[in-house]
Amino acid sequence: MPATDQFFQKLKQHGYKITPQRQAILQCLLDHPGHHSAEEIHQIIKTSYPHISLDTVYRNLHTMVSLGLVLALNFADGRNRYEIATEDHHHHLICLSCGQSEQIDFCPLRELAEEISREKNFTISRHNFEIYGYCRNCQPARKERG
Amino acid sequence: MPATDQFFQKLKQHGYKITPQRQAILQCLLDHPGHHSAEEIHQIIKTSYPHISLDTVYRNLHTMVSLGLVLALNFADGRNRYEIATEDHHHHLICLSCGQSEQIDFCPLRELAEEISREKNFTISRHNFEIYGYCRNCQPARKERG
DNA sequence: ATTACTGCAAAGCATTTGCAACGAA
DNA sequence: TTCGTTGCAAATGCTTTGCAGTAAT
Repeated sequence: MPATDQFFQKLKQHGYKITPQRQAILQCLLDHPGHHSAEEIHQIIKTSYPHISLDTVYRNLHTMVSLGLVLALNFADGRNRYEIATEDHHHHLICLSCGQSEQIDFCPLRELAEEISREKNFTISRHNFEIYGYCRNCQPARKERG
Repeated sequence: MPATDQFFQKLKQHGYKITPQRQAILQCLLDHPGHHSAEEIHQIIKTSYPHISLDTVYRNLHTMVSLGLVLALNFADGRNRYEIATEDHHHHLICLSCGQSEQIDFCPLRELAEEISREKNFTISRHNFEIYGYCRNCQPARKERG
């Protein structure tokens, strides 16, 4: 069975229809691991499905986030990134120069979640953790002393 | 000497002038600990300084962030929050219901920074870490089984 | 046949920018 | 006097929304 089936199941369960646009969006996220902006996803899909509108991409990403099929990441540049919600949870190093990002498997909540629930009586829904800087290919010029 | 002096020093060092608007913004951030949106800061300042424009607030927050005097936090609701850069570093629990936030002293970089620099050859500039959920006063209704 | 979904265009919101007048140095 | 700064208004960029036609069930 295609990898998209489990996602379609969930959509159907909640009364959503399986449209070609939704199929294209899911397929795009599965084919392109990592996080992408709505605009990027739109551009990718348009190569194989020229008719899709950016509005529809936004609308469906929002729907899929609400169903937990997709994760929305708030990066510092003012636009959200989206990635397929798979079982492996991770965070990102984001290069301020070239924009490339790299995954890190470490998650601060692994050691923190239980304590927060207990001590602060806070029910955690989600979190974000991103590290910005310069990657190995974009090392900034060394600062002068002074 | 006023608490704002060290900040004015830094502005002067970089060729910036000390304007009443800048004074008001710094004073506001010092008087109101925690993170606030540009709009909130503008509203607060207007009570004592009615003439300041929102543009100026944005422009100066940006300047102060670039000098390291102020921290910019990217929250999930699409607007940035700003707080005075003091020596005590912390992160936030943010309630999705009432919007209140609470500080946590834990910082994941304390244990991670050295490893990332070494293993990934990545120069860290900044990071963000926020936890969203429901605070003790806004606990969500318990989910039904199913 | 329903009811949800799409594309279009327009609106919304946070933030940025061009410009001429202004004010700190 | 000089050059950075301000306020205004307009523009920008990302995202959302109303609507009428369209398509999945």
